[in-house]
Amino acid sequence: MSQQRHGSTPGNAGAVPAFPDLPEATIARLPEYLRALHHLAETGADTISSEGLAAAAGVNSAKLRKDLSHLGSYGTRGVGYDVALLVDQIEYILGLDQRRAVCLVGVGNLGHALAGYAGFASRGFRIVALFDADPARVGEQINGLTVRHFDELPRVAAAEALAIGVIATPANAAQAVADGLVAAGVTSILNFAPCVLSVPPGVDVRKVDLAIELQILSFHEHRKASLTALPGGRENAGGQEAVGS
Amino acid sequence: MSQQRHGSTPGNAGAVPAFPDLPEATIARLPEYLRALHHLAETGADTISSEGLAAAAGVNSAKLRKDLSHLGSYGTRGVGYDVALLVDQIEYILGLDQRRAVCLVGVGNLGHALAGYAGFASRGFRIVALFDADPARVGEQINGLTVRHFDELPRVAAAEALAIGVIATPANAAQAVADGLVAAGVTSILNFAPCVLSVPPGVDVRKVDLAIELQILSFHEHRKASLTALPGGRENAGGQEAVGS
DNA sequence: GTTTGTGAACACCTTCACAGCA
DNA sequence: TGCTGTGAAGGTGTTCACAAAC
Repeated sequence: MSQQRHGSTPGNAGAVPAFPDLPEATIARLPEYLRALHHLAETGADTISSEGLAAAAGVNSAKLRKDLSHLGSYGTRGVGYDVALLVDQIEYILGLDQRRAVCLVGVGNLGHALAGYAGFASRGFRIVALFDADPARVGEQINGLTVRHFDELPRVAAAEALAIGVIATPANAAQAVADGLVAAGVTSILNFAPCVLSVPPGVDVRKVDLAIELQILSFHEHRKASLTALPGGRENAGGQEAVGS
Repeated sequence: MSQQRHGSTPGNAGAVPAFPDLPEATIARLPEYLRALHHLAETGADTISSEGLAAAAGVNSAKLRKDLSHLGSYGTRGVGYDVALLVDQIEYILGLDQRRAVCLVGVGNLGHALAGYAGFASRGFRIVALFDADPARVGEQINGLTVRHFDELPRVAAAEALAIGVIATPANAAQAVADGLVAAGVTSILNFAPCVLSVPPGVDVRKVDLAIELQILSFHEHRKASLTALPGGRENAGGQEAVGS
C-alpha cells in the first residue's frame, strides 16, 4: 500500500552526493533483511548465502541479490555475505546509527499501545515526547514519559532534534497535528489516523491503516469464495498468496 | 509495504467467474476511495468528478479513472460518478456486505488497543473472539468480549464463520498462531508481529510493522540530510514526498 | 463545454539465466 | 564447484493525452 512520492531533487545534476539512490521497493525490504540478519547473528552465523537470507526474509534470492547489489554490496562469490558487515551497511544506509528522536501525538487507545511498544528502542529510535490535546490526559505518565500538551511541541522540537512524528489521533485532528509537526520542523510522519494528509514538499508521510488492511483481505476472501463457488468443480486455488501492499 | 502473492488459479481456463480480477494496486486503493465517498455522501454530494474524488483520496485523477474503469465503472461523461452507486459497487467488490467475522489473537499492549478499535464495526467487520495463550489473561473482559484461551479457537471457528485472524502476539509465538488459524480454516491473516510467516497456498497474509515503517522514514531522513549537507548549496528538495510502501 | 474511459508511452520492479569470480 | 552480481526479458503499475459520450 500505499503512499506517494512526487518530487525528485530537480536541479543538482552532476555532483551527486555519495548516497546511493535505492529503488523504493528495495528500501522497504531492507528492514526485513536487517531483522533476519540480526537473528542470524544471534545464532552465531558469520556468513549467509543469498538463498539463506532470502528464505529468512521471505523473498526470492534473485531479488535479494539485486537489492544488496544496489548498496555496493559486500558479498563474496562462492561464499555468501558477511553477516556483521551487512548489518553495518544496512544500518548505515537506513540511518539507524543516529538514534532518531520520535514523538507520538495522541495518547488514546492506540497511542498508549504505541508508547509502550518496546520495538522503538531496540531498532534505533528514542521516543522523546508524548503529546495530546486533551488537558485531562496531560500529565499522565506512560512508560516513564509524561504526556504534554500539544502546544508544547515547538519547545520540545527545539530542544530535541525531532526527526519523526507519529500521529495516533482521531482522523479529524490529524491534519492539524500534521501541520503542527511540519511547522515544528518535523520532516517525516507516520500516520495511523484514517485520513489523507497533505504536507508540503520535502516532508515524507507513511500511513498505516488497520481498516484498509482488513478491507483488502476481505476482497481476497470474496474473490476466493467466488472462485470456489462457481466454476468447474474442484480446485479452488493453486498458489500461496500474501497480498501486496 | 510489502507482501507477496504467488499462485494464480492455474487450471480454470475458459469459464471465468463473474469476478473482475483487479490489479493488486487498484485493490489497495479502493478502501481509500470508499472512505472519501462516505465523506462526500455525508456532505450531501450526489455526484463527484474523478478530479474531486482523486483529490479527496490523495491520488491523481487518471489513476482513479483507470482504477474505477476496472470495476466496469458507472461514471457519466460530462458529469462524474454517482456517489451512492459507487459506494455500493466498491463495497460489493470488497465483500464488505458480508460483515466478516474477525478474531484477534494476543491481548497484550497492542492487542488491547486493537480490540478497542471502533473502526472494525464501522467498516463491515465483527470482532467475534479474543484469544490469548496466557491463562492469566483468559477471562478478562475487553469491550464486551471475554478473552478465551487459544485452544478454544477450533470450537469458535466452527461456530462462527471466522474469515480473518489478526495476530498481535510477540514474534516468537506468531508462526504457531498462524498455523493454528490455518488449521481452523482461517484463510486471511493480518500480522502485527515482527516476523515472516509461512502459510500454505490459498492463505493470504498482510503484515503491518511499526518498526519497518520507522526505518523507512529514517532512510529518507538520512537521504534528505545527506542532500542538504553536501551538494551545491541551496535547494534541498523540489517535490512533495510520501514514501511508497 | 465538461468529464469519462482508454490506448499508447513510459517508468518501475521482478525474474531469469548466466558470466565472472572466489 | 558454488555463489554473487548483473544484463536482458517480462510484468505490473502510472501517466499522458485524446476520442467518445453526455
